[in-house]
Amino acid sequence: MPQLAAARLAARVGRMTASRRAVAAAVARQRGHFTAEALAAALPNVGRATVYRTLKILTEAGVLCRVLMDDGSLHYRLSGPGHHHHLVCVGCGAIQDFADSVVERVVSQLARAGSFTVEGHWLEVYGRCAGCSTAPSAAR
Amino acid sequence: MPQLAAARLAARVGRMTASRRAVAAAVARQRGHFTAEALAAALPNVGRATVYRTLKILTEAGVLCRVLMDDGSLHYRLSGPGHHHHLVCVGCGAIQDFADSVVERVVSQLARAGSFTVEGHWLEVYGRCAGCSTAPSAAR
DNA sequence: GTCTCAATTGAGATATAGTCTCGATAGTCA
DNA sequence: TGACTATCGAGACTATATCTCAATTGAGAC
Repeated sequence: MPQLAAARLAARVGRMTASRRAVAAAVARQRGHFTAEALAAALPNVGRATVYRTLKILTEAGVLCRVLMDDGSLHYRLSGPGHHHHLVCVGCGAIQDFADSVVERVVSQLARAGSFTVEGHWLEVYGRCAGCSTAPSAAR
Repeated sequence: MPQLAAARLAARVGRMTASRRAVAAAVARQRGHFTAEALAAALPNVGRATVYRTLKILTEAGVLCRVLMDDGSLHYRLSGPGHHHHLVCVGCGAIQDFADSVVERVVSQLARAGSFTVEGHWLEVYGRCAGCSTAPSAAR
């Protein structure tokens, strides 16, 4: 969805410079998730600092979301609308989004029980997708 | 609970060397949470690599747990028993543990709906504790 | 007590991920 | 078109963590 990403980018971000267009296009070209370093490597004509800056802007604009992988590394992917979480397959690295009001409600209830005001939360679920469950591997 | 930590350490870890004793003692001395770097700085006579190695061992042994802070940094703290999550106060940095079967159940159900086999999950909740809610600050 | 040997250590090099600085460049608007 | 200012890019810098490998040491055998 290159158009969508570019359109959202233009709408949310200040100046539409050549660098930002290049980053947005590269992001849109990615299938699935990617790291900031990989994107920087794919854009040799754009400075690393600019890639990081633009990723931050895109994330804040809701175009991208960050995924904490199993091994602790941080990846990015095009974001679905609204707050959501990720099911990360430790076998093939595939990521599914999910949004669930039950999780949000439980978190709020628990927090209230501890006199805690929730401002946000981070939930990542790790496991194996259908394909990787049926084909057991030595991984992990 | 220095004794407890040391006892658990001895039970789970191989050789009880001076370095490991020093790390365990320093961990037990910490109130609340701490970073690996802070612990390494507090132990000038123990190599950094050894501190990191020992923290990893302690974490795998269940003596410590890792907490992903609001700003993305990784902290450690003495672990309560069993799987649990954290309520992290973004105001004062206080951390409360919580364990809840509802969260686990919801995660499993959602995963099943997506033909996903859950192997683990990571949940951190950010907000403000009672003290920090009543005293609004500019932080964040 | 001391011998042996594999586990462990520590110093420092290396890797990884991200931020900062600052002069140069270029987008936007009058 | 020109001026203003946001943004860029190179690369230095910071923070965090891991790796390498010779030296050391703990634990058990004797």
